[in-house]
Amino acid sequence: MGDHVTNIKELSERVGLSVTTVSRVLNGKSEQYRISKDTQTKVLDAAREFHYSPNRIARGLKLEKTETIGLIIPDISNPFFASIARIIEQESRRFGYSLILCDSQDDITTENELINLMAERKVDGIILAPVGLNCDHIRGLFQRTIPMVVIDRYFPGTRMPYITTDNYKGAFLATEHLILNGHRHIACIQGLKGITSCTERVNGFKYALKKHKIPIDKSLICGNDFGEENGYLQTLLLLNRKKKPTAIFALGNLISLGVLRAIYEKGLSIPDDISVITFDEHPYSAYLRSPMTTIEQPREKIAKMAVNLLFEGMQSGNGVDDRIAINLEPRLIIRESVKNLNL
Amino acid sequence: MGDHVTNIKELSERVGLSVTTVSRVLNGKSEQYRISKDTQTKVLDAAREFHYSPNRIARGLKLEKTETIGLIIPDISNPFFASIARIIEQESRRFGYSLILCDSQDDITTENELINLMAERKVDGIILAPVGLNCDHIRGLFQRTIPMVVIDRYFPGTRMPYITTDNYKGAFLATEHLILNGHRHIACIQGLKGITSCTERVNGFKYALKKHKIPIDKSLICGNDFGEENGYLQTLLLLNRKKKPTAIFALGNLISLGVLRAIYEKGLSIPDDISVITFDEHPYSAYLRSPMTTIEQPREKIAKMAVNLLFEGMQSGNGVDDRIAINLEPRLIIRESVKNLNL
DNA sequence: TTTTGATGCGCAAACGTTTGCGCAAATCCG
DNA sequence: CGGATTTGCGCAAACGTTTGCGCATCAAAA
Repeated sequence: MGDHVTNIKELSERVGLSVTTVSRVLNGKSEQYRISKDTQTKVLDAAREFHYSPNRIARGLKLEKTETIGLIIPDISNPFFASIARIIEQESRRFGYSLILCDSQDDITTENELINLMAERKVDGIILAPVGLNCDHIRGLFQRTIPMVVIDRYFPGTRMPYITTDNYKGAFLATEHLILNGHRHIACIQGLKGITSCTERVNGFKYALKKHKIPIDKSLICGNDFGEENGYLQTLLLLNRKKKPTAIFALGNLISLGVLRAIYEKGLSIPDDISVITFDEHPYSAYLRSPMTTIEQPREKIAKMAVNLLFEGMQSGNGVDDRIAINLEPRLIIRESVKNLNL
Repeated sequence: MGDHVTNIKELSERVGLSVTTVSRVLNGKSEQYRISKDTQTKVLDAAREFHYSPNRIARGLKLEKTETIGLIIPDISNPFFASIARIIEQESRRFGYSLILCDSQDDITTENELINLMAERKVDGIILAPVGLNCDHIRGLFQRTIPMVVIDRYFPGTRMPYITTDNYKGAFLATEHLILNGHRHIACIQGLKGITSCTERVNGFKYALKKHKIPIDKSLICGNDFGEENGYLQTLLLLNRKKKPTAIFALGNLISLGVLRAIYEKGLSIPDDISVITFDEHPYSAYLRSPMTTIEQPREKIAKMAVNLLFEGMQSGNGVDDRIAINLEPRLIIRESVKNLNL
């Protein structure tokens, strides 16, 4: 006694019953197959005594489900994605599912490989924060065979269920906040052009200007990457103009990091020399040299809804409803990085 | 043509060869089994044409390896762990392995469940950033059956290969930096008592004091959790003393977040009213209200070494060498959160 | 006593791979 | 030309599960 049994066969031999019966008891199908109470306790006791633990690989093969979901994320070290990942992991586990995490490193061919990998590994569902501009590689194929939900971004014109922040509104909120504080000459440093989260933020930005009858200066909408370096370089360029903007709107948390680096490197100060506002709240936002005014995305909601949607789709048997298109409300958090020019 | 084949059997029927042969070609064993060039190209072409992609579950079952490693982390939204996770994921993928990520939420029973889960899922190896004070639940059992390496913390007196920062040295560096700047009355807000990363940091702290002949005031070593709340509360308590410390040493990044909250809530300023130094570098460290002086842990090295160690152990066949015990050099990054009292 | 129905459990196939062994055909050697 | 060797490939078992179906046994009904 006390030693370990490695599979259900050994266990069945220990209790002198068939593999079939043991399996049934262990899977809670005793009722269904009329296994006597006696046998049940015998099996259960033995399982405990001999430390039986089922082989999920074999199980997965037979059942054609792995109780695993795949999460593909452009950069897990980005706190926005990290906190989303955390919640997705927790929620999935509540359903008894594990997570295969992959980091596409903002690279579309990697993303492609990862999706194939997920397919080979027979994950039961995929949550994807896509990196690319289009989704030819995913569309069709995967919505049919593996339930999938897209987060953070989506692909216009294609039917893939997605859930994201209302980026348009977020950008509008931020921009209007600047305008109400007297800013007219506002720069907007964007992420990768063409992806929805970026386009819509730019649109929200433009709409706010239009609404307040401020002409749009296209040269003030610059940059083309969500990384820190882009924020840094664009800010440097902006600061070197003859007519400097009075405010910078950064369209992502890494961008804003670069903005900060450039501004402080130049020896300028926020908000006295220049105002800054950014997408993405962060634990440190409040404690920065100039506490940052931010647009907070509802990360927890995004994550939870994504998981729930996915599981619905998985259970329904015919994938996630591809008419699903959810835009969640962002929130403006006002701190001190925006100067009131009206005073 | 163009349609998809779902398993190797179908594929073999398409090319008119046996499953055996097809499998061999696909696995690059043509040489070994003397498959003709002709057959090889036929198989390879068909595989492409019919989009064959192997079922890794079945493969895993037969081969008794899943090409998966398990990563258990206390909190993936902690940037320290997030960036480690990212590198571990990348490195593992270079070896052709995927990552099952689990977040133990700093809870030891969850950690336990997760380890069992990993075993059921037959991961080929585990990287664990353990949460608990002891390792009765892991020791013995797992070093024998699944190769494992522990990171960030370890368990003294037990033989489990680990790799961590030289916490003793890191704390020493930080403390000595304070002392050299004239501080004598230094508070140290620690994490969970009893775990090595905490104990050793405290020891390093004490040693620095001792070396400089400063008496150790035990009441200044306070707190018992790596969370933000602990940092906040302890700081509040410290600030309310008759004799306030001139400096606070936070033993973790979340703790320091709480320290900042408390200090600024009280309307004090760093470093004029009080100096702060902390373990863990962070992208925002440089841009805080008072740019933070930090002890940077070699996260990338930790992650890479852990992966390499694990793979060595997996390939060797008899687990990771349990005499491995690596302490990596931390780095002091001096900014402006420490006031020089000597001036 | 025979028939019927309920009870309790096991046989064997199936999931998609990999691989040890063996077998036929082709080639070589003397 | 006959035997030995090489070449090229397939049979079938195995990995650890789950489950449709069927088969005893037993009690109750007739």
